[in-house]
Amino acid sequence: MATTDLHSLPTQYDHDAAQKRWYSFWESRGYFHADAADPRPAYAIVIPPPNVTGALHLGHALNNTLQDILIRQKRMQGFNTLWMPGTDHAGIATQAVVERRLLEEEKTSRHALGREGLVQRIWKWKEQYEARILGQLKQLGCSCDWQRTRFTLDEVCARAVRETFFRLFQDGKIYRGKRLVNWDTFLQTAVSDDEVFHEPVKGHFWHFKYPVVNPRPGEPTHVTIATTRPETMLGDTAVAVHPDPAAAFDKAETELRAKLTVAPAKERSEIEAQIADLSIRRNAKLQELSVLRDMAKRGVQLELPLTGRTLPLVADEWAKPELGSGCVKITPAHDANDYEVWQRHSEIGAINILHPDGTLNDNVPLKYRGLTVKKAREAVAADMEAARLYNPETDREDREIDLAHSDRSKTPIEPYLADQWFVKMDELAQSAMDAVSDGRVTIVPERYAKGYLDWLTEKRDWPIGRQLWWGHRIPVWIVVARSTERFLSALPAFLEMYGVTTDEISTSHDEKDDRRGRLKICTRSETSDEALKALREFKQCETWPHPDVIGNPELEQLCLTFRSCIYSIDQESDVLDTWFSSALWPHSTLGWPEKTPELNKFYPTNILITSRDIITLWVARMVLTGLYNMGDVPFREVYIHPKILDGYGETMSKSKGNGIDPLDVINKFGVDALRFGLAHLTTETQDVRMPVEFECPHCQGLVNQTKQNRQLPRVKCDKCGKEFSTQWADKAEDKALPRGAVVSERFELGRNFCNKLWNASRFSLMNLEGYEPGQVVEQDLLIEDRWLLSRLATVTQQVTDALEIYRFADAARTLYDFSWNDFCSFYIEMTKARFAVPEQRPAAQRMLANSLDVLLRLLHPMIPFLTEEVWQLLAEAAPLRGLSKPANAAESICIAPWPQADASRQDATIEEQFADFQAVLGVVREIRNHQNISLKEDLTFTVRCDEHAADLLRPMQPYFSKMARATGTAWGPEATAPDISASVTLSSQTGPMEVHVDVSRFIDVAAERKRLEKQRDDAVKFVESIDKKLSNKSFVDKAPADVVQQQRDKLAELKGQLASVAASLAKLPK
RNA sequence: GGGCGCGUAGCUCAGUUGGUUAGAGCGCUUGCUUGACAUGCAAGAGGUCACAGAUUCGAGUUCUGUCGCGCCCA
Repeated sequence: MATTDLHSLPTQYDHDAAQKRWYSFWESRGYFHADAADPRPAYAIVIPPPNVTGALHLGHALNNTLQDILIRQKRMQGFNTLWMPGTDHAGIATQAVVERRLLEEEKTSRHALGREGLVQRIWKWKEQYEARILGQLKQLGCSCDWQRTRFTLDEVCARAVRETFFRLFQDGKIYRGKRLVNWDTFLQTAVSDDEVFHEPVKGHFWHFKYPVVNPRPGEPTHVTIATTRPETMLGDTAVAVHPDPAAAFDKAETELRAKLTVAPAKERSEIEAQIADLSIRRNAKLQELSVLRDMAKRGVQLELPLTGRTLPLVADEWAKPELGSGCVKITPAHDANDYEVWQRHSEIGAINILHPDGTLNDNVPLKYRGLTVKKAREAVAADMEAARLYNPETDREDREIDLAHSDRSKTPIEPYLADQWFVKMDELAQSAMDAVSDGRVTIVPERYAKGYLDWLTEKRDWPIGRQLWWGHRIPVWIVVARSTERFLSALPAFLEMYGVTTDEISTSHDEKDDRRGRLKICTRSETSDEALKALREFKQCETWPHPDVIGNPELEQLCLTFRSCIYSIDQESDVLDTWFSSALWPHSTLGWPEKTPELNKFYPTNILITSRDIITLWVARMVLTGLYNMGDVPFREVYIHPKILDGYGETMSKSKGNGIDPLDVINKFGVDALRFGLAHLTTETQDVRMPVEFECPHCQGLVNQTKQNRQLPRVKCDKCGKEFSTQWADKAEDKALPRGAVVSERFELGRNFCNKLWNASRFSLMNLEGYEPGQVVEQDLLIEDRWLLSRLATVTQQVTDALEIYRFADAARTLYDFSWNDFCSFYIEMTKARFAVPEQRPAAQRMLANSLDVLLRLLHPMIPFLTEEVWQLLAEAAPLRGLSKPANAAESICIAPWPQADASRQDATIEEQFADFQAVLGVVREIRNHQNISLKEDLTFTVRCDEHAADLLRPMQPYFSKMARATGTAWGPEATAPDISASVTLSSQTGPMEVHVDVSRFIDVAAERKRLEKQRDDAVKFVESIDKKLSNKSFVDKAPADVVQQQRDKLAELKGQLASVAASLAKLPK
C-alpha cells in the first residue's frame, strides 16, 4: 500500500472516501464469508428479509445496524460468524405494486398478461429492487455473507416450502375449508387480519321489518331487524332471538351494577341512567321477546322480503335483548358473528351473494345481479320502502361505522365466504408457546413474551392460501372422481412410469368441507407435478388414444381407467401466504431439507433482531416451523428493537411523507454517523421520536417538516426563500427544482463524534513519526498513561457487557464519553508535550499507538469505516503495536481481536488522583471565566488540603500549567490563600479542598461577590436540608449507619465551606 | 373493552437493586481564529421528574388512583 503523508490528512473526516474504499476491500478478502468447516464456535444471525416491494427506510437501517454491530463484534471475538442475508417476495404487496404500475404505465392488467406473463414481470421488478436493497445494505456497511444470499421464492427456499407443506399435509395438519375471509374486492384475494386496518366512516343504521309467516293470534306479525349493510339481507339465512331474554336482561343489569360500584363519581350518573334505560326496555320488550323465543322454538318461519325466500327464526345468544329490536338478522357468508351463529345452527346454511369483484352474484334475485354493493344497497332500500317494510323518515339513523379496509388496496373489505387453506395450529402453537415458556427462546425485552404467548394461546388456525399469482403455488391437485377407489388403485402404477414413488405424494379426502368424491393430492416434488400434468392431459385430450400412449398398452390401459373414473383433475391455483415461506427462513436458508453442514454448524442461530409488529406474524411462526421441521428452536434469543417515529410521534411511512431515506442521512452525515446515531438511541424504551427536517438544496438551511408541508410537491425554504422539490414532485415544473433531502438533526451527534475521533486519530498519526515498536515497561508509564489504561480496562469491560445484553445505547454512550472526555480532552492534552521531548517520545508514541488501537477496535462494530480508515493509516505509521509484546496488527480491523479488559490495570489510586486533579482544574477554569481573565494571562493558585491529597496533586503541576495556564504555589494543610483571591471549597474523595486563585491583578469585585454569594446561598440551602434530616430521629435511628455518617460528614464539610466563603466575602474590598 | 408502553431541562433522551442538591446531546448565553478538531475549546443559565395519594427514616425510582399520549388485540 502506498504510504500516506500523515501530515496532510484533512481536518474533516471524509466519510465518502472511506466508505468507497473499505467495503470492497472487506468483501474481496472474504471476511464476511462463513465456512461451515471452520471449527471455531458458531455465531449466526439470519436477516429479517426486507421485502422487494420498495427501498429500505430508516427502520431497516436501525434493524440492520444492530445486527451488524453484533456480527462484527462476534467476528472479532473469534466466532465462526455467519450473517445470512436475503429478501422476501412479499406476495400481495409486490403483486399489487406491479399490477398498479401495469395499469398506470401500460394500461394493461394481469388478466391480459396471464399468470406466466405477470409472474415474469414481477421477477423483473424483484431483480431491480433486490439489487437496490442489497446495495443499500452494503452502503450501510452490513457484513453479510453475500455468497449465501437467499430469496424466499428461489429454488432452495422453494424446496423447503414444498417439503414443509408436504409433511404438514401428510400429518393431517393442512385442510381446506369454507371460511369467512377478509376479501379485497379490488385485488380479488383474501387478506389476513394483519393486512386490514379499521377506519370510521359515515354510514347509517337501517331498520327493516320482516313479516312472520302465519303468526298465531297475539303473536307479532313482523320482526324488526337493524343493519348497517342493507344489501346483505339478500344473503340472510335466519333471524335470531335470544333463547332466554329474561336471563340476558338480568346479566346485563348485574354487569352494570358491578361497574357502578367501582366507577369514579363522575361516571356514576351515566351508568345509573343506563340501568334505568335497561329497566324500561325490560318492561317494554321482555314480553315480546319471550314470545318470539317461543316462536323460534316452534320453528316459525319469516318471509325474507324481495327474495321470495323464507328463513327460520332461531334462538341464539348472539341476539342481544338489550340492543336494538332484540332481534338480529343472520348473514353467515358476510359477517363474522353471523358465521359463528351458523356454526351453532348448521341447518340455516350460508348464502354467498358476492362475486369476487364485489358485485352481486346469481344467488340474489335477478334485478340485483351484477350491481355493486353500493348500487345494491340503494336498490334494496328503495324496494323495502316500496314494500312498506321500511320508512326512510323514521327507520334510518346516521351512524359512524368502523369499517375494515385493505391495507394494500385501501378499499373496503367485504367479509366473504370462500374456500381457504389452513394449517391446524393446536399442537404447533403449543410447541411454540412451550419454547418461550421454558426458556429455550428468550425474548428481550421480556415484556414482549406476553403478547407472543397471548396470541398463540388462541391457537387460531393459520390461513395460508392467497388468491394470487406471485408466490409458492400450493402443491396440491384436486381430483373429482366417480370412483375414488378405482382412481387410487390405478395411480401408483401410473406414477411409477414417471419415476414417482408413492411416498412422493399424499392424498386426502376425508375433510368434512370436501364434497364426496373430491380428492386432494399433495405432491412432494416437481416430478410428481409433471406426472399429474401428464395425467390431466390424458384425461382431457379429445382424441384418443393420445399419441404418448400409443405403443404402451399398459399406460393406455391406466389412462383409460382414469378417463372413466374421474371427472376432472386440476392443479390448485392459490399460492401460499408469504409468511409461510418466511416462517422457514432460519432453516430454509441453511439448505433444509438437505442435511447440510451449514445446518449442522449454524442452526439454531443465536439471535433474531426484529421489530415488535411482527412478533406474532413471523417470530412465532419461525419458532413453530423450526420445531416441526428441525426439532429445535430457530434462535436462542429474540431482540425487539425500538420503532422510530417522527416528531409528532407518528410512525414513519412513505405514504405520510414523513419517512427518512437512510441514503439522505448517509450523504449528509456519513454512514458511520448514521450507525452511531442509531446505536446511541437504541435504549430499552421503545419508541424514539425523531423530528424531521428538509435540507434546503440552495442554502443548506434546515426547514422543519410539518404535517402541512410534508405532503407538498414543493416547499419554500424559510431561510433563503427559494423553493425545492420533495418526494411528491410529479409535475415537470416541480421536478425541475432541486430536491430537498429529508434528514434529522439527531445524526449530528454521530457526525460530530466521528469528526472528533478522526481528529484525535489525525493528531496521533502526525505524532507517530519515527515510531519504533518496543516494550513499554512500568517505569515508562506516566500518570496519564496509567490512568488511561485503568479507564480503558473499565470501558472495555463495560462495552463488552453492554453488548452482551443488547444495551446498544449504553455501549455507544460509554464509548462516546470515554473517547471525547477521557481520551481527547484529557489524555491527548496531557501527553502532547512528551512528543517534543526526545527521551519521552518513544514511550509516548507506543502508548498512544496502543491506546488508539484498542479504542478503534472497541468502536469498530459501530463505526466500521472510520475505524478501518484509521486502522490502515495506523498500520503505516505503527505496524507493530502492543505494550508488553509488540506484534503485527491484523491486516484489517474487521478481523482484529476484540479487546480484553485487563483488570490488573484498574487502579483506584490513579483514578482518585485524577478526580482531584480534574476538580481543581475545574475550579481554576471556573474562576478564570467568572473573573473574565483572558487565557493569555498566567495565574497562580494554592490548594489547602490534607497531605495525602497534596501528594497526589503535586505531581500534576505541569498539567495545570498546560491545561489551565496556572501554577500551584502551595499544597497541603499549611497552604494559605493569597491576599486577594477567588476561592472555592470542594469536596473530593479524600476530603475537603480549598482552592484559592490569586486574582490580585484582575479582581472584578462585583463578579466575585456575586459568585461567592451564590455559593453561600447554595451551601446554606444544602445545610438546611441536611440539618432537617439529621434532626429527624427516625432517620438517625432507622437509616443505615453509613448513610447517617455520610450526612454528618457532609454537614461538617459544608460548614467549613460556608466559613471559608464567608471569610472570602469579608476579605473582598467594599 | 383487554393488554403493553410512555409522560424527567426549550427539543430528543439517559437515570441499573430506593440513599449527596437529577445527567447527556442539541438549542440558548458569555468568552476563545489555543499548532488534532469552530463538526472545536472553556464557562454558564435552564428541571416543584404529568397530577394526587400510599409505603418508607428517605421516592424520579415501589404501590394505588387520576389525567394526557402512543401501540397492539378484540
